[in-house]
Amino acid sequence: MYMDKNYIGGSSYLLVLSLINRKDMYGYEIIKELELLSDDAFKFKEGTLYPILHKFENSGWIESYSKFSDSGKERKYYHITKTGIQQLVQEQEQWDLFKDSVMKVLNGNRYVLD
Amino acid sequence: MYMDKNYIGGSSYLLVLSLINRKDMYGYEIIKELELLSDDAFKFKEGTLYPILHKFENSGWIESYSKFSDSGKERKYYHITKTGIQQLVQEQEQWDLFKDSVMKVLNGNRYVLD
DNA sequence: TTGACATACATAGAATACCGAGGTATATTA
DNA sequence: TAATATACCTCGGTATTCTATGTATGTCAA
Repeated sequence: MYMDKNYIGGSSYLLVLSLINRKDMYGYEIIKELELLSDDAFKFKEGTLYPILHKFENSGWIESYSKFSDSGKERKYYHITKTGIQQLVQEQEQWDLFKDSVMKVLNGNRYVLD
Repeated sequence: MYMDKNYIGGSSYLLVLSLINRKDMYGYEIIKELELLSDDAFKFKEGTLYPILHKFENSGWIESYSKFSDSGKERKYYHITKTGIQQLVQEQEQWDLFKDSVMKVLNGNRYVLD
């Protein structure tokens, strides 16, 4: 099913930060991991993810370092900072509030088609 | 708590359509009802809601008619159409997919602050 | 060896959506 | 009489995502 891009907004920071929180990751890996974990519901475009990572780094939420893979390709790994974890906690609270609030509004709905 | 506006996107159509589906409503009433049902988490701005209603009407999802309140103020009521209900069902499916996908990605996370 | 595809990074510009701010008007309440 | 609530509307700024494009290397099959 097609996932409306407008749903991504707001949760994109939470999703990316939560992955980097588990272990140091590089951009391309994050895109693939999001596809894997979400059963292909989230397919972040490079034009979406890389600006997010740059913003995170500028905000001091993550730090980057270079590392070469076995095949010799250079990768830019990101590590979450203490500030980043604080931000992640806030993003998680925001998500919980949002999700619960949508549920409250929708609660009790019945859709009748003919 | 402050609700990040980026979370609204995507769900705004679902929330508004689901309210109009329950009963005919006018714009100002929808804003107040969203505040009430969500415990003030959703406080739609007029600059957000009215363009949405106009878009819905242009798309044929809702129809409007004028009615005066007891106090004499004119209100523009909206009624959902058959097409609108079909759209609502799709929005609901999108929401379920999105919510479940976020849960899948976040599942198992632990945030450790010091 | 050559072409296709995956890996891996990056950015510019277009489209979209929400909000702030402003406008108009009437009713209610202090 | 002034402030607030009700009730509608739109313009422009900001933020975000995608499309498209660019660069470069590694892998694998024809």
